[in-house]
Amino acid sequence: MEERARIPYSPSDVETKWQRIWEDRGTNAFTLEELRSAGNRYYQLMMFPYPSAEGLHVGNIYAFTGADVHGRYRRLLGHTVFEPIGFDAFGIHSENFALKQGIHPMDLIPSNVANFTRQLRRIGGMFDWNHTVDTTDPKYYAWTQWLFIQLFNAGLAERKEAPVNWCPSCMTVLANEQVIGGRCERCDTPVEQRRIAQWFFKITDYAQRLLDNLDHLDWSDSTLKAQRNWIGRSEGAELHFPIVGREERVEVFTTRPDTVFGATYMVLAPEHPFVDLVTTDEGREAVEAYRTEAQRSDLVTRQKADKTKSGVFTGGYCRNPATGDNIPVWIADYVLMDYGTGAIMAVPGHDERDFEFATAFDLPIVRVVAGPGEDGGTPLLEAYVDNQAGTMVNSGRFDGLGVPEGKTAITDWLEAEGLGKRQINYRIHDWCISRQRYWGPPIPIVHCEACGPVPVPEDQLPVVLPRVEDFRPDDSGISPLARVEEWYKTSCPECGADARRETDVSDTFLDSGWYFLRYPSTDFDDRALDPEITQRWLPVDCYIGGNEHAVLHLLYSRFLTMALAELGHVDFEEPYDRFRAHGLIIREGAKMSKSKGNVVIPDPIIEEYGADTFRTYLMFLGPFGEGGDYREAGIQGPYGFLHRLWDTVVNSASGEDHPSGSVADPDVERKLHQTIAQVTGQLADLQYNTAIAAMMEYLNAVRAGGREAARAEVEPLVVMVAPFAPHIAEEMWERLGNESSIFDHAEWPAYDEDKARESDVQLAVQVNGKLRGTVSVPAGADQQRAEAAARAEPNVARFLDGSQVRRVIHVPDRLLNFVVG
RNA sequence: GCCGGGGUGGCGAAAUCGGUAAACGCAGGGGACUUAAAAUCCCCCGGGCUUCGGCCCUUGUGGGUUCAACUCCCACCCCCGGCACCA
Repeated sequence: MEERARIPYSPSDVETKWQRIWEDRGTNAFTLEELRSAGNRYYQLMMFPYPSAEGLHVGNIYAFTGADVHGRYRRLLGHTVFEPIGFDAFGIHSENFALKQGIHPMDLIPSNVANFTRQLRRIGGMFDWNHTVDTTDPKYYAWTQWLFIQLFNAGLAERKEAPVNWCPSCMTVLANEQVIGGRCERCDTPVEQRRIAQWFFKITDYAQRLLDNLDHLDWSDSTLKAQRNWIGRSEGAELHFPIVGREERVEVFTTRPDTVFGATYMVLAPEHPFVDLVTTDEGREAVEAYRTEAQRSDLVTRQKADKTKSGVFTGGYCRNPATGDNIPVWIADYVLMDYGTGAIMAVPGHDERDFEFATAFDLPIVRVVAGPGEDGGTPLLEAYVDNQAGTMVNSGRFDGLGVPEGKTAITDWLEAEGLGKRQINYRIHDWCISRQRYWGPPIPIVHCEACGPVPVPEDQLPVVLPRVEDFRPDDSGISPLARVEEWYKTSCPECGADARRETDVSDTFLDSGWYFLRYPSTDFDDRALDPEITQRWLPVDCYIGGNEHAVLHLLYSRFLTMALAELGHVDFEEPYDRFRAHGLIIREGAKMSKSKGNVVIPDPIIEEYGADTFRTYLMFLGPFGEGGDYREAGIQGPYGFLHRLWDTVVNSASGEDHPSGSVADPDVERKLHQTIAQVTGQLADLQYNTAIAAMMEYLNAVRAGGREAARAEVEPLVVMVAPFAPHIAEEMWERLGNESSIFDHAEWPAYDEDKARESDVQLAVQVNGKLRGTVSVPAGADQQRAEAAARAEPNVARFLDGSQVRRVIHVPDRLLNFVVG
């Protein structure tokens, strides 16, 4: 063979070149006209990042690359793929960082965004930089405020005073869902309770629809399950327990109305409004003491399930509507004010918590359900909680009914008597969006003494967050903006009287709850969502993100979309057709963290190996949905693969004398079509690691024994590798003589089943389930033929010799098993 | 405690409508080419035994179903993530 100068692969040259070309040609950017007219659209979305000062971390890159690979794959299939990215830059994280470093967030965020943008361009994502959002840009949050007003006008926003979680360290209120095990999600400080008037979105109005729609979404099962659990529907009954000696009655929610005959006492949450009502003079002192203690104690001790039960007797009684007995009313902190009615009927025989409480305070325990082999007299050593098996006992005329029937029968009876009704309860709470902080969009409300809360007129949006140098929260619990008189003093939009702006800002989950709706409409400053474009591009076709947002972000954005649909702003109520959670990247078997100093920093890796290798390695090191272990040495695999691919394509297929016109080798061609089948299917399912393995295997076959590749053998591989390694693919595509971008003109290789078919297959031969040999038979060989070939195999014959074959199992093209006895 | 996900070579991992366990890659060993190195190509690479034909064992543990189990069933152990007195 003639010596030729090898053209070396230089990742940085190739990547710089193509990033510039994409930029110049607008390869990935849409004009307004293109957005309007696009056909066969595909909206590929990834969860937008918080632009931290540290820059992009591997977790971000992993997620974005996984999404980008799928988007590029779709584009090669002929879809018009819109793949935007933006920045979720408001919130407590920036604010805390800014305070610590003494840099104002208004100065910090733009430089972080610039750095992120630089890094994002470098990893070669197919981002449309014409349609990006920054939640801190007044042009964006004007519409976040607009969204608030739409919900306010629809009666979906309400201001209510509520006990809230207060973090004494961050000096701010936390949503229930931001409290992790009774501690502040961010600083791990034990959370306390305070009462503050706040704005809530009534997501609970949509609980059932949010639950029902889950049945029709193409989402990961684990995510669906997490949403169902969070919504927490439970069916039961609300029962009335009249307070002895008074008009009022205590309402309780129970999922076990069948056990009402076993309700031997009641418990109210310490905050329950009826506590004063039921408490007698004798009980008052103890009750007051207990309530004070409960209010002071933070939610940590309040919510520890393994804490020993505490409580006090109020001195008052209610009448059990089933038995007619008077039963004592206690208060205890194991009953939570914010679930159900804040009061329970205690059935110690059939509820573990009530059993524990009754045992501690020597309250009567009555059996009203008998398990298999038990009867009404069987002593209860622990609560019997099975709510399927079991028969009702000690329940008057209901004795003998099974538990499920008993629930219906008792509920029907009490309903008829006016003592209760069927009830469905949800665990989910209304969404508190008020934050007593600085770094967020001001809630667009003006408080007027005469008119009450009045929304800022839409033509006056945005309500611009003023630059305040001292925005440190203080112990007063009021928002930093409440210290800026020249900002909050205003006049009422309705009556013109002196008024005061709302000084709370909104939750970042509101910013991120609708950003994906905004991307396609960012060309418009006069409307949040352009109806025509929104209809064309939404809902999102494929959404990729972390499972840490499986509940809150996804639920909130579903709720907002549903509300907007109801208000006529969008014509769909579910925002994401398909959602897939990506896994977590660890490093050398250990979780990455700044404190351990084992964080993977992308820039030096891209410098050394190139973005294409980095991307390919990240997608190769484990299943995308599960994450994987980033091991320094492992990057050599994909690095070598891309080098060999380059060498094969550029150095053997670009010169004049290369065999590019020659017909592909039939064995290689078969392997090619098998590879096409596998890669095509696996890119659709985001199974990237095995798709890459298949391409490696194919390249090995192409190069086996140092053979020269034919163009027809490598060109399809260049297309298939393009989603993972877009820059090198473009370069190879160009060197193969193509003029325009591979992503605009290449076609995804067509799979030909006939060409993929093997003529002969290796059949495994077993004797009594143990492998004794393999034989080559024509594909599709029948049992007779397979058996003949198998018996001819000496080692098989040896094991069959002298034995009686009692059965033969034949799995065509796979295996033949002789059962001998 | 409850809900998810997982446990397979030295390492990252493949294979789950039950059908040749370890594809692909890393690390390691040997060889070819080279003045040398890199790159490339070829071979070996779970454990034990071997008459070199093969044989036995091996997918967290213990049982079970089956001609056949990483895959299904029962019990248990461990790791990761989430939720946690929700009546």
